[in-house]
Amino acid sequence: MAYRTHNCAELRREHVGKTIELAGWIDTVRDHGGVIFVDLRDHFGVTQAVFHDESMLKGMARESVISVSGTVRERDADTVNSKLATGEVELLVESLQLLSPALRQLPFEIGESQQTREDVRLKYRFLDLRSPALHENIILRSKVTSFLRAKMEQLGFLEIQTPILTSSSPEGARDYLVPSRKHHGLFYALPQAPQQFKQLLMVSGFDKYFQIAPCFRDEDARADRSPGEFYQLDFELAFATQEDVFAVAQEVLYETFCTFSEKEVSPAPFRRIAYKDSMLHYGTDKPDLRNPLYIEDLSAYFAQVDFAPFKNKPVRGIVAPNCAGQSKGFFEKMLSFATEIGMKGLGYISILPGMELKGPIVKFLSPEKQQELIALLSLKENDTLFFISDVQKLVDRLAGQIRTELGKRLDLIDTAKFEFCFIVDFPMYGINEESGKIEFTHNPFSMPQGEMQALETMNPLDILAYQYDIVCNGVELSSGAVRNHRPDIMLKAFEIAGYTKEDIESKFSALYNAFHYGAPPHAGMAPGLDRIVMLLAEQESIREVVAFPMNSNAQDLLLGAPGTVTEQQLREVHIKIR
RNA sequence: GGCCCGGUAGUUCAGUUGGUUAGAACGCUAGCCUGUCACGCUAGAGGUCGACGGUUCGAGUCCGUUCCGGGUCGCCA
Repeated sequence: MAYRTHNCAELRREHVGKTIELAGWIDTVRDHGGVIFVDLRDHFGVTQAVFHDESMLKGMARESVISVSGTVRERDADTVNSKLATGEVELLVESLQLLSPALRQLPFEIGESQQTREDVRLKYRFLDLRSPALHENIILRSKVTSFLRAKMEQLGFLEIQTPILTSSSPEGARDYLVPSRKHHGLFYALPQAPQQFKQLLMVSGFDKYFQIAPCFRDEDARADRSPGEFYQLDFELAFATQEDVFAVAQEVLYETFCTFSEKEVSPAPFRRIAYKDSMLHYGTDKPDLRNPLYIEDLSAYFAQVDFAPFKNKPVRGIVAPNCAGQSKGFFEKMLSFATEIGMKGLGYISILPGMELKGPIVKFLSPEKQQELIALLSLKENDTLFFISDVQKLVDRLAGQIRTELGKRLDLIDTAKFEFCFIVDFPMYGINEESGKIEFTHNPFSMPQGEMQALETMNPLDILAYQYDIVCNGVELSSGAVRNHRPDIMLKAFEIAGYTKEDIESKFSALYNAFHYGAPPHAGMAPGLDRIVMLLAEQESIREVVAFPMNSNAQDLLLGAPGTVTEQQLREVHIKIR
């Protein structure tokens, strides 16, 4: 016996007159007394079922699963529902079978789940996933995954699985640890990324590797960052330069975004912005290039102006076009936003018609200085110039936040676009603020630009790495690097960060050892799958594109993880809870 | 861990200066309705106002503590 002959999106005019069977969920019921319309929903769509016998639906709650058989009937012209793919026909039900009843009171309205408190949604994720919006996101995710896989294979990449139970790596994010039963007091760790394995595959002679790889990091969540686990399109190429990696990334991402979105996608070559420039001009290392606003460095200018709050401090300026006419409320809201993010104020100068400057700071600028400012920034009528000043450590981030807020409030962001860019030339080293020591800013396995010579001759803080990110619409999609495949350069690079040869031999023994047996130069990156789908699905939260996400507190509210285990289980892995 | 916002019916929310019996919409229940498609109409049930403590004649409202959720900074090589 079959449950159905067709699905709920299939029926058309050509089926009229046929006796068929459908199965699905009772979506909406419209009871007119004498005639009852039921929208029957399944994975594929919705079909209207018509009942003339009220008793057949007695006790049927919405969201119950039923199968119905009957005759397909053409709808009258004036009752065709153009919103429905099956809207030209309906099923006149002759018999109904209840396959699985649903409780009458649902925890939330399924069609409106995205309006519902997230903890309730997560507890009833199986219901939430029935809602068309979320259901479509998961379908999209599946299609994107499949597309990426096909594309990578077409480009000559091999998908190779790497271990999930592996060793804890001392660098980077906090590991998820798994206690060993057979080895008392020892632990596995879930991989933060297949980083070392994929590099070892390069040493093993696999030319192009990729994997839709789960990654585990025990760090706090964000709207665009799942706690615990997420997926990357991890790939690596042998005998490759940064350019080779960029070529693959551009092709794969451009095609993916064009295939799964109607929006305009910035074509290859993607813009490249040096890390240093991105921090200065966008106030972040993940700029949203849909926002046309640009941050200028006004420190040198204000060094020569007698205005105490800005004198000899880093000062940034943002020119907002057509802003001078904004209401007083607009400027007040910007000021209160500035205060919220920790600024002491938000100075600005508006250019009135006739190129007259107006604003609280104008009186500190001599007429000559005013002209200099106009020339420096090519100020035009109706522009407003906003000033951001703070200590070096904060000024860029604050300017970036003001840039983003202005972009939003002035509606400058073109939401019909995907704007990609590469952020390149990340610094190899930085200073740890607490310890004052030099440390790796990003991936310690990256090749320093200038290689050995740079390490031996340059100030470490000036050394750049072949380390890069891909950013789209302000979302960091990926980071990657040309790897350091030479043990001698590796030793030197780690030495600068305070590691001894013994440290490397013990902590990174596999890679370090492997590189002594002939390692090809190699490079790669790992775009985040969840974030790609999030952008394509136009969602603000990563949880909208994950079937069973944890909450922001790293809990699975559906299955109840993390949870307690038995004493026996603990004994077996030699763990005692304090 | 810090900071910001929030927690009132199953859900989404309103609730004035602290003042009578805490409201609305959707959902649920019952009834009516033969062409709706978010059907409509009538009636009804449904509340520990997150919890605890305090101020007060009186607290959903004010204060303190705490729990929970979301966002964010730290963190995420």
